Amino acid sequence: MGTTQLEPVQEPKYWHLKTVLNDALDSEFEVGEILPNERDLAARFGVARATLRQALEQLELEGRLQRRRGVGTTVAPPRIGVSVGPSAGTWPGAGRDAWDTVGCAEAAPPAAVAALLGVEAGERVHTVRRERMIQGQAIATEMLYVPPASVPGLSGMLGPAEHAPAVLRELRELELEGEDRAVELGSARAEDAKQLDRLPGAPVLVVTTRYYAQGRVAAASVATYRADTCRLTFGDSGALEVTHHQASDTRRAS
Amino acid sequence: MGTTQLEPVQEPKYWHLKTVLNDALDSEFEVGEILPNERDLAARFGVARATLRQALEQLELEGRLQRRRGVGTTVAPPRIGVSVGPSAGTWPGAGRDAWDTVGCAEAAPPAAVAALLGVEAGERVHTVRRERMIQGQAIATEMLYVPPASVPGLSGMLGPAEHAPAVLRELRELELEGEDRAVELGSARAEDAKQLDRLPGAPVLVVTTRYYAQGRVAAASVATYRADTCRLTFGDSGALEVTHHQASDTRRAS
DNA sequence: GAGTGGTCTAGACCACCTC
DNA sequence: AGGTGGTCTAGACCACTCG
Repeated sequence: MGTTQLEPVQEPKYWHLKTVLNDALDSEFEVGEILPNERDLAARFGVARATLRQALEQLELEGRLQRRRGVGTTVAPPRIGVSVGPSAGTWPGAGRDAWDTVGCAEAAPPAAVAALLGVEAGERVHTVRRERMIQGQAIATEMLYVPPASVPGLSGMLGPAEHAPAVLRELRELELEGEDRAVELGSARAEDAKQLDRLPGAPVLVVTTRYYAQGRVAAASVATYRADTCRLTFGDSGALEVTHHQASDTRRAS
Repeated sequence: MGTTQLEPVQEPKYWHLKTVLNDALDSEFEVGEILPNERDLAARFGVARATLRQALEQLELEGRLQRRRGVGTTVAPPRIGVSVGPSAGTWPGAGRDAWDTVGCAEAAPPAAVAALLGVEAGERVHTVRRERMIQGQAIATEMLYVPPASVPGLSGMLGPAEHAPAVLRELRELELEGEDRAVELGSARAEDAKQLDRLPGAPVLVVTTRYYAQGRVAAASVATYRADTCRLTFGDSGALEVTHHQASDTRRAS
């Protein structure tokens, strides 16, 4: 990163800066290595700190960097491929999976979820909150919504300790006919952010799933994956092992 | 949006501002309506323009707003659900689809794609560039990579006009055994941004697909979807019609 | 307490669109 | 020409982590 000055160009400074840094990351840094602090970097490139930060933000969005308040900025490892396909046994086939149940309650779901399930707004359903751990870190949180009608075997009035396992067990007994998924970009709510060890507003991939049984929507879940560290795979035939770096400059492809 | 001042709270101003605006959008604005300009809004809430912009940026990221330079900020319609599942005939079954071919060449793919295809870096493959149109607007661009070995029927030396259809035709003849997909967050390169009518760096969902035939990877594609306007659906049983607004505040769920 | 990234300000100028 | 969002600056202070 010997560059001391940016040659004046037409494109925005932060954009040019981003490509310069991106190339430097490839050639001069190792994964996990910490970068100079923002004030130094800004001075070195002759830009204001806000401009430098704009470049870093994008690189973080693309999964190239990891920034932690009070600590510093480090070079991120390649994104982790996490399987969310039906074959993944993500749920509810769930053998020994990386999912940890962290909470459980009966509550009224958000309006959008109620519509998904076809229940009245305000109607209470079983909810299970889980988080997905990979390599020791939480990469996703999930909220699972199960209308009582889907799990008639479940007698009411359970203590919190038995509740979650009971709901999951009942669900496993159901014959699932299929499932639907949708992925969209979102930003982490305060609650999710905390579990994912990110700041509120961090970019996340929101995976909404509908589970079908007996011709109806038997359950739904909303999972929130860290967008900086995850690549979601939907595979017939196993995950993609190779990371595709969506290059930030125009020079890459032929 | 009668609020003239933000009550002082502990959370960051831009975050609070975001939830205030988000609620105002629900209750006081119609889709397509234009908001007051940034300078007025900032003054109205008693914050600097940069702070106001930080809130708007997040709302745009979540698909609630659409901003256009020289024009203004408008309330965005709900995200469009676009199917990218195998059943979608996204490609190459392709009946009359919303895909438009916009270019074609023989070129060396980016290193990451070469690895995916299992060809040498620098080796030339057929490339087809397409864009996906929905409701009159481009929502995705795609680059398709096909090694010559996968389409032996293709005699070399074709004019640009015949090339793309020929590649697609040959591909349709193949017996595809399956496909793999991965989704991750990226930012639009200059070229993609132009086709998607966004600024460079705009957030996009990058869908990488591997197509298998005869036990090998016969082709690969990298598609870039506008993250602000799209919700990607992977369905056995049809798309989710209901939008899930990943709420920005904590008050939504029970 | 020293050092980091995160938030915020009050300006300025630029690129783009529309009239 | 006038209005919009996009870029950029040079500061300040805050929240967090760590030795």
